[in-house]
Order: sequence, then C-alpha cells, then structure tokens
Amino acid sequence: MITLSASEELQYLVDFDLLSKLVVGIGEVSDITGVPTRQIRYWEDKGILQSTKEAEGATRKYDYLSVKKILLIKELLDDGYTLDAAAKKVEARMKNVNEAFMKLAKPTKDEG
Amino acid sequence: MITLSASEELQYLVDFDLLSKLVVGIGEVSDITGVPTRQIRYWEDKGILQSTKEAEGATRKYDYLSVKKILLIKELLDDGYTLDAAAKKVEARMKNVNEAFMKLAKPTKDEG
DNA sequence: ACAACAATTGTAGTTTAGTTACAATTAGTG
DNA sequence: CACTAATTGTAACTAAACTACAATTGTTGT
Repeated sequence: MITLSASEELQYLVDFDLLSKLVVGIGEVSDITGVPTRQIRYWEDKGILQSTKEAEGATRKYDYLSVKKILLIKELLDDGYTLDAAAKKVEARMKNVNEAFMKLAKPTKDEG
Repeated sequence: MITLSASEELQYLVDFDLLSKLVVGIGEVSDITGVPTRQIRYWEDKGILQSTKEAEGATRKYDYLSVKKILLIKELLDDGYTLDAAAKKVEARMKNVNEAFMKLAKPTKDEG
C-alpha cells in the first residue's frame, strides 16, 4: 500500500485546473443553493458577487468558489445578518480557501 | 501550526457534495475540452457518455467526472485509439477516482 | 478500387434558459 | 410614517441547446 501526502492525495483526486473551469449557469446555481435567480442577479448588481459575464447580454457563469460564497451568504442571512454584513463576513471566511485554490488551479499536464 | 491528515485537508478545501452538483452545459464542456458539442452528443448517443438529461428536449448537463472522462478520451483518440477502445480504457482508468468520489460526495453539513 | 463500417459533421426549425430594464412590493429602523 | 434595504414580478428579447434528419470523411479487408 502506498501512502500519499495530503497535497499528493488532493491533486490525485481533484484536478483543480479543471475544477476552476467548471462554471455553471445561474439556473443551476439557483437549483443548488435555493437562492432565486432574481436574487442572485440582485446581489451581483450590488457588487457582492462576481460572475464571469464577459459582455452585455452574455450569460452569467459561476465557478465553484462563487457558488460556495452564495451558500455561505444564504446561511448568514437566515441567521439574521444583513446582506452587507453577511457578504463581509463571508469574504473574510473564504480568504484562505480562495488562496489555496489560486495556488492549486495553475494549469498542469493531465495525469488521470 | 496545525497539521491535517490528507482526507481532512481534502474535505476542508473541497466540498465534494457541492462539487458533485456542479454540472455544466454542453457548450461549456466543449469550451473546456475542445471537443465540439456535436461530437459530445454523438458519443453520448453511442452510450459512451452519460449526461444528466432528465427528459426529451431538456438540456444535457455534465458533472466533473464526465468532463474529466471526455478529456481523457480525447487524449487517447489523439493517440490513435479507436473510440470504443479509448472509452474502455478510460472506464478502467477512472474506476478508482469514481469510487473515491462516491464516498466523498455524500451530503454533509456545510463547514465553510 | 470499392464495399462496409466507424466516426464525425452540417443544419433547419424548435425549445429552453438567460438577459435587461423597467417598476412594484415587502421588511426593518429611527 | 418617512427612509433605506432587500426582494420580487414581468414583458420583450437574445443566447444556448435540442432533435432529426442527412451527408461526409476515415479506415479496413477483399
């Protein structure tokens, strides 16, 4: 039996380069999070979220981290936080994860 | 400094329950993999791929593992394999990863 | 060369998903 | 109740995806 280090096991199982490219539509995000599409657009208009919308009229796409963020904001709202406060808190809370992703999502040759 | 085990670090960084729900449209898959949408549908018609298409006329969605599979098949095709041979080889090659995902993608309470 | 099969590609016409840009409504606070 | 925060509704439009035909291109054996 071979024992792998944490980061070895991680990279063996999850292709972060691919993961970072897995962007889903707003309807899918709504299904996953339970937050209505209308509300997701509203949050985005307020500057709380960023989607990968490249041009006017183009469809919004959300990556793993954005969806995670929406889930966390929703939790805090249910807890009684205001939207701005929730957004701020989540921003801080996700800082570590964001950084880890940046490092891991660098393009690499596929290893299966 | 706190040291985490492999699976602890993994679960801290990646929410597999969420990851398993991140399903992308066929256009996105085409962008990611470089395989034309027409070809993806063809592979699916042949039974080599499975999308989460729930009804006739509904749009196909692909999860992480499906996209990974497409990437691997494409590689083998470029290498000279026939489609069927490539599909078979990839099936075997992904068995471990598939199993690991099944275990990890069980719904859990969100931990940030 | 050519038959036979594997693999891919083209596209017209239709459906589904997502967009904007208005405005209206609901909830909380001094 | 005035004021702001937060959400919601929807009409008219655009983008993305679907099916179901058929045609084309590549490979292999005789």
